[in-house]
Amino acid sequence: MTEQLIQAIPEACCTLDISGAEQDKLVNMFKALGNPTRFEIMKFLVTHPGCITGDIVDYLPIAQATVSQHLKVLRQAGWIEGTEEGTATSYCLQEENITWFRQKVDEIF
Amino acid sequence: MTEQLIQAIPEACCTLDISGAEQDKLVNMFKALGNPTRFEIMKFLVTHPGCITGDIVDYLPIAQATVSQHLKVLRQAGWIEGTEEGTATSYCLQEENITWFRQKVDEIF
DNA sequence: TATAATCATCGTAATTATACGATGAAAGGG
DNA sequence: CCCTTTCATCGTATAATTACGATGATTATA
Repeated sequence: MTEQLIQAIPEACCTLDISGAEQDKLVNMFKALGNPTRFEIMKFLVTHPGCITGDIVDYLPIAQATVSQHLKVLRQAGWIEGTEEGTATSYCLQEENITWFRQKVDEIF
Repeated sequence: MTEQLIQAIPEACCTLDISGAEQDKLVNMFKALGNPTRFEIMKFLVTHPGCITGDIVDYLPIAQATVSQHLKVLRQAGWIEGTEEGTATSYCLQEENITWFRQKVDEIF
């Protein structure tokens, strides 16, 4: 072995405008919707904007604690927003973040 | 308690054109990209189309077996496509599915 | 002020995802 | 025909997710 052909990683054909915290946020949004129950909750919120936790609990065949946990994940990912109204909490889509998500996906892929 | 107010789930404001197998596929695509390593692989494939498994292994600080496993998940979700070329496998984006993903997200949210 | 309604959080069991080394299959080179 | 390269798969240990009942905080109601 007198010579060695170092195979380098091929040149990039372009650059991408995403990294760091922004990328983490995007991955988190993907992850949050990558669960059948949470996707179902999002669908319900699209068609029933402003509904409360109890409505979703009635709709889905899972325990209240589980729904609450999923709502928290969706909230923290930025898909939805909760507003306390008395003892209830009303949920709706976080349109700004959703738009941001769509734009980023369009940009990257 | 002579009377009882049955609180029904509020009326839907619209309908959604997704369910069943199509919805499962969409959720699966979300799930596949909801992982930092797989997102990084996708970014690499965007900027290095047609590269082989080894290129990704060289690029990422994880074992070959792990990269291969992640590539399988991305393949099965429909994000990428692998082409065997001798002992190597060349990967590129599955543009049709990606377009489908974007359209569905646009439609629903 | 007691009671009910609503929902978030805690602790925990069961399931799933993630990472690794080891192994083997398939193609190509000497 | 052996040896290397390349990569997928297997088995497995660890970490994370998911679901649940129980509990308690907060607000409204009788």
